[in-house]
Amino acid sequence: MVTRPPELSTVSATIETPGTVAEAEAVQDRLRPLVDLAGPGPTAPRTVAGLDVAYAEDGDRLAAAVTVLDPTTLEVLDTAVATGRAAFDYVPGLFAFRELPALLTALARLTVEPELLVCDGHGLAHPRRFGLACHLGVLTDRPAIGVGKTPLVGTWAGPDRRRGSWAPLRDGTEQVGRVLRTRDDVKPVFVSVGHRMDLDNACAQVLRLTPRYRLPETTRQADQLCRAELRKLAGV
DNA sequence: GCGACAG
DNA sequence: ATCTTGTCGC
Repeated sequence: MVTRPPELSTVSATIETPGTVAEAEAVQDRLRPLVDLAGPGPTAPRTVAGLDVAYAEDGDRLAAAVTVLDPTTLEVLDTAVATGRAAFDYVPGLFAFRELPALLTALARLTVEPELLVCDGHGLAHPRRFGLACHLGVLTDRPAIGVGKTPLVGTWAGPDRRRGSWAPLRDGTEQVGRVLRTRDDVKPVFVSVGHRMDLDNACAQVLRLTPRYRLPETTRQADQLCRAELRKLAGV
């Protein structure tokens, strides 16, 4: 039986919001088996979405942004934002619950269908192997990857100083992602699979999106957009 | 027991 | 995440 991904406009209505750490962990444990690790995922996606969230100084109000780019030209094809309040306290490992509602609301407002979601945070490189990228991927049933700026779990050695070099990110005996150098002599990023992608393809897509900067252009665009939206909230 | 801990 | 200027290097 063929199952089709849900319309993005319907996903946010289906999420559950845990009230405690135990409940949140239970949600992750229940959704974890739904992660699709088969891959390989789209080799040449025509649309790639970047997602990011910015917080007000009160640490409560926030703005989420999604930008859809043509990965070949890096042209921005579509954008969407959503404002709201943090849906959960910040707890390492449960970070996704803070931003998920706002991100899903923003995704629902897109008019261009993204073929890949590039998340600001980790996917499988997570204590229970279910970081934001997995969560977002499973809920939307779209290919998703995580690109973190700093590690959450795992150890590594290297990688070489040149762009394109990488080293396995290991947590115990498991390979949970890759430490990938996106620019020569620049601090590497942490790439991990979210959903419906394999690690090789995830890294290939990240490299395509980083011709000039350390972070994917998708993430950079989303970062700028949500910060601008936040300034509107503040009043400036 | 202590420190670390995506954003 | 956010608070924050200048500054070293290419």
